[in-house]
Amino acid sequence: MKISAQEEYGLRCLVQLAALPEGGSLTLPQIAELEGISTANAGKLMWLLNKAGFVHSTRGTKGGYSLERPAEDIRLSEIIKVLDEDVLGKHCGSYTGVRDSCVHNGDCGIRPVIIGLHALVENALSQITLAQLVGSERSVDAMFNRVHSIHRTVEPQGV
Amino acid sequence: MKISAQEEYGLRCLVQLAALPEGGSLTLPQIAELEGISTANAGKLMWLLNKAGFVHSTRGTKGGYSLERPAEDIRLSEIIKVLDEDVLGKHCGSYTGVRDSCVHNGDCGIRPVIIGLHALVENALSQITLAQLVGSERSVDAMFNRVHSIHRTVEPQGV
DNA sequence: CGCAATCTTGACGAAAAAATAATGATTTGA
DNA sequence: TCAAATCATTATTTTTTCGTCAAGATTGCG
Repeated sequence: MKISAQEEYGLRCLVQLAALPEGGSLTLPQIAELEGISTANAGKLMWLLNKAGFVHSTRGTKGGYSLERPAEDIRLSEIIKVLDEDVLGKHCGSYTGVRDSCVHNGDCGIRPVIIGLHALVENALSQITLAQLVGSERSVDAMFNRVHSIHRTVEPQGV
Repeated sequence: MKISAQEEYGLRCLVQLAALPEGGSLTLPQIAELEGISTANAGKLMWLLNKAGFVHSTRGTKGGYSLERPAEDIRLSEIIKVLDEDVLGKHCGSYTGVRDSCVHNGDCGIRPVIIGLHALVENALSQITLAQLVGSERSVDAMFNRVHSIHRTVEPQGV
């Protein structure tokens, strides 16, 4: 249960754009440099984000990428959904909601756990905007503390 | 951000044992059959769970696996931690908490999000026991509804 | 126009994860 | 004691994911 490389870096690239002054843009080599990844890799990520309508790209000299929508309106849940290889539901109906796709016919004890977990994560991510990730981290911390309110006893380690 | 195959199936195997009458046991072929996976695969999973102390195994004819600890005492967070290929923190200090391992020196906008997300998931999983996964799903649903209490607007889809 | 900077896109190769195979060790019971 | 059943452990293969490459398309500028 962890964020994938594609999810993480795609998100990071968007954050770089969001951190720019109003209307600013970055080229692929610039983004790659800022994130410590290859230009080719950045290109693929930005292509996905472009297709999904998060960024606007202009070709040619003086080209680059800029945010298509205001950072305040972009929720992390949307971003993750686009970057995730959403080939979910291959080995069990737990993911897709389609029954009859595994030996349990989608009816087993852990099904509600998996679905609940996904909903939990999506819910948390839907409450964070790209704008909140720029500069100050305080609002994000505050958000997680609220969601955690029931018990906050566990250390943030690998899950 | 999804549960891995190893996590899911390992959890499923444990649920099968927990569903047994007091003191019951299952062999590898039986577990494999129940979960629709190969015996070899089940063997690997059970080996991990055995090493971690969740199950007890006996070899030879009449051998098999049984729960080592009461299902009421086993929290999902423990299980996931064992089944996760916890080779986290390979591409960014976000996971390990070790700084200086990426271009951001572990100090970037998305770091609190990743850490917060892991904590959120771990917190949720720590509130569910293996026993709750057997038979009735109601307690699990109730738990997630509580955690969701802030907003429950999102459909449980792929995240 | 023609070159250089830039994004686009599909194909390819490397790395990680998962599944399988293979071999070995232990126990039971005839 | 020997054979069958069963778990233990490591190695190999397969699949999936990730990253790179290369050829193409578009734009700006001299």
